[in-house]
Amino acid sequence: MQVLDEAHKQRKTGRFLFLTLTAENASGENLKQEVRKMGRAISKLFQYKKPAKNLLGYVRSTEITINKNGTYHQHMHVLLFVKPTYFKDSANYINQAEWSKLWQRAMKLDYQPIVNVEAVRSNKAKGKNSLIASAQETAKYQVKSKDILTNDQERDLQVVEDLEQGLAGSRQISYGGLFKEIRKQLQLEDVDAHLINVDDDKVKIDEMVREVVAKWDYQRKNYFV
DNA sequence: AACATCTATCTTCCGCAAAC
DNA sequence: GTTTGCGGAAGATAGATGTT
Repeated sequence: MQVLDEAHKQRKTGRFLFLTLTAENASGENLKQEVRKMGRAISKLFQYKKPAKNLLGYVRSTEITINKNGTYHQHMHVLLFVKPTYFKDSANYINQAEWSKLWQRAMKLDYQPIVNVEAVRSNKAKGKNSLIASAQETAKYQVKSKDILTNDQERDLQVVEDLEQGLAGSRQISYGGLFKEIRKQLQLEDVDAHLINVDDDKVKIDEMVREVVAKWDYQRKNYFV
């Protein structure tokens, strides 16, 4: 939230987008390489000329859900911070179909992947309500341990093993572009702040940024605060 | 301290199109 | 029909960065 707030301060006119990138299900033994592939594909995706043109920064998080048949559905939730010119015309704006194509290219898939893209509306009037609505929505999508744990112990062990192998050494969240720099700056400042001023952590966070974060959490269907 | 991952940069590759 | 030139993307590598 602090990173986003700072980014928003530096680039007042920037807009936030949610992007969800998916791929077809993976089996346990493929999980790790699939997740790695997605990570690499994402950095490639944002190097493509059109997306890079207006991209200021991004945060991505990895999510893996478990299917009943023992396969895994891995996908990435990305929060994009773009210049306002992104919405200007078709030379800048990337619609859902185009995102899908770009993602397909980056991932070298022989099928059209499912991609969800959504702009965050900065409607100040509805700001509070939609924040609350987002929070409520989030509550509905609590990640259930039921997904992981069943009565079948052998299966459970395999699932945990797969997840461990698949996620080992990969970050759940990573930052890119402007966000990365800001995060670094904030970390440095944090150190100083602790040394000099202990109780000055009441940071004013812009309402819009709160809304973005809440909504992103909802999309990620996770509960990191 | 050792290891893994990420990033930046450089080189190679590919496809398109213009020129011959 | 073949060659040449160009731009963008893929691939590789090394160095930086982050993790354990």
